[in-house]
Amino acid sequence: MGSISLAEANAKCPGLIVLPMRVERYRQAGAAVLEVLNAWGAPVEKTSYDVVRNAVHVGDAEGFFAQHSQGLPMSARIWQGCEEDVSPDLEAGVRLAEEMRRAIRCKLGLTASVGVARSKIAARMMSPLAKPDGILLVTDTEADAFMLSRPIRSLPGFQQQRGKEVCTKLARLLSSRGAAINLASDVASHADDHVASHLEAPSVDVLTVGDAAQLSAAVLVRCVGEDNAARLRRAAAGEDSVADVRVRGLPRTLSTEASFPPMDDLAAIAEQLRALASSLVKRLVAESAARQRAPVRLLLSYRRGYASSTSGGVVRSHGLAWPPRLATALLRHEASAFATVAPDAQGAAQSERRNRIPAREEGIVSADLKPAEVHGRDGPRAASAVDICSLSEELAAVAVPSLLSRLAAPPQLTRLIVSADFGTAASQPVSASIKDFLVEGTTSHRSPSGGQEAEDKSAVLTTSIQPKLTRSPGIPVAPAPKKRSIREFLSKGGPGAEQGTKKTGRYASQGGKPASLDSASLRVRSSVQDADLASSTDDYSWSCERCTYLHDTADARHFLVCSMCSCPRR
DNA sequence: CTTGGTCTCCTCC
DNA sequence: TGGAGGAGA
Repeated sequence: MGSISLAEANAKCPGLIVLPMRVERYRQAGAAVLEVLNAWGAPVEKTSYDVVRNAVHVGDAEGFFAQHSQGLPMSARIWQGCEEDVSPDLEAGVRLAEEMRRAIRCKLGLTASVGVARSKIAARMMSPLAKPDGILLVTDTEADAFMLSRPIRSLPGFQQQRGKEVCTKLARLLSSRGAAINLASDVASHADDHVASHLEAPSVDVLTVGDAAQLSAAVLVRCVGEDNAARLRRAAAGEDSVADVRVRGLPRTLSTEASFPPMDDLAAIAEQLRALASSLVKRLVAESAARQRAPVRLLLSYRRGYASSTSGGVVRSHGLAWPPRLATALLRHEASAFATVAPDAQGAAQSERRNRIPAREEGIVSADLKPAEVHGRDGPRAASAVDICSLSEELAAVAVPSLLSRLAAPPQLTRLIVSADFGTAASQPVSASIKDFLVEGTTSHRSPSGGQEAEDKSAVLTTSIQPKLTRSPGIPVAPAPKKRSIREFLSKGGPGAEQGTKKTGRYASQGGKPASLDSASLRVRSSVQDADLASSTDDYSWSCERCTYLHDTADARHFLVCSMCSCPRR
């Protein structure tokens, strides 16, 4: 059976000790995987803070095909097809995928599962089936069958509300027509149990793209609406464009949140909020130091009432006034930013009303921002623990009354979110070279012999990698390999090729054994045993390989060598 | 393979 | 035009 929600667990088991999830570990792992994949120079899309998806076009690589046509790697499986049907370019995609998996395994000790197909959507639907640690590909001959066999509820965009609604409507229509539903055999036996409840949930969950595809366009539109019908048709056709891959820049917002069973105790609520404020401030200060940027808005959101899953309950959010010291700490000169604006009563009122960071009103752009530095004995450093602590308190002092003043009689608070918004300018455009590559990959090319348009033989490969962390002592990251283009890779081998057997990072001493991946500490059943883990210093610190300086994980952007270390020794 | 936490995007007002 | 809130990844 699957796990139960934390709220449910708390209700059933008063006094349950729940350890906080170690989100920072996930972030680090996500970033590390991203870094490894970036080494190939192909566009990599980050789809969640800890999941990266990678779309690679393999086209026009005859040299590579010729060199490496000795079959598929061991880890690859074919979806209901045979090896003869695998075209050379798909095979190249699989080999590339294997290289990437190898790099991730060797450098990070994480596993990755990959789906390979000609269309992005098919590759994407395929990758979860490749779990826990493999490659699954679908041949061109089977691609349509594969897409038609997908449960609608598993399509992107159909996994929650929309899917439920669409499938319910579809099921009603199909059964009223007495239509043969693809999955009839599976469901019928279950449905028999519930005499007349053939419209009940189970059948709905298992409706496939093929079931929808039986209907004419007009009927489908009338049943589920234009937008949904179009999405379904596109999915059935395996349509989507690789040019859609979005290489996202820095996150636009940073947020921290916590969920809990309905809470009424104001003191406890305030305590939760303080903890969240502290964790956000820590991250903001780090962000200011690492990337020279400061957010423009602070936001406080909360949910009241129980909701079973991701959404539901009543969520409210509102802006927070900027705590002056926090604002200035995140900006260039401790004094200038806020002070230049504050004397002007009108300006201050306006910025309060608009909840803008005051300096922005003065036209200071993010490029001007420098991290606030606190000078300690050892020279400039990121803000100290003491500073972070007092800045957190300042934020809490703003946030707590702001929240409490809005809460009605029994708050029944189930969720708190504190976030910082960096404005709209944060995302980065796809770099020119990547763009060129994409265009080249997606358009058909001239065949070398004749002047005729050659068939577009590009393959799409989607990697979906969600690192699950466990009791590994920290996530080692090898020094970033030199960036190489796909072209280079195809002719000379992947970035891992030249590194041969050399292993870097902590796992080297463990014989390169992949770290066991722990499902975060929120897993109720394991939370108690995790207690010793959480308190071990290893989880919260790491040491620089050069100078062996011991760091808090919070400031770990470079895991092998610390950013302060200028020691040239290897 | 879940959940919970995080982040983005879309829609409506 | 932009903020609130819902939905999805």
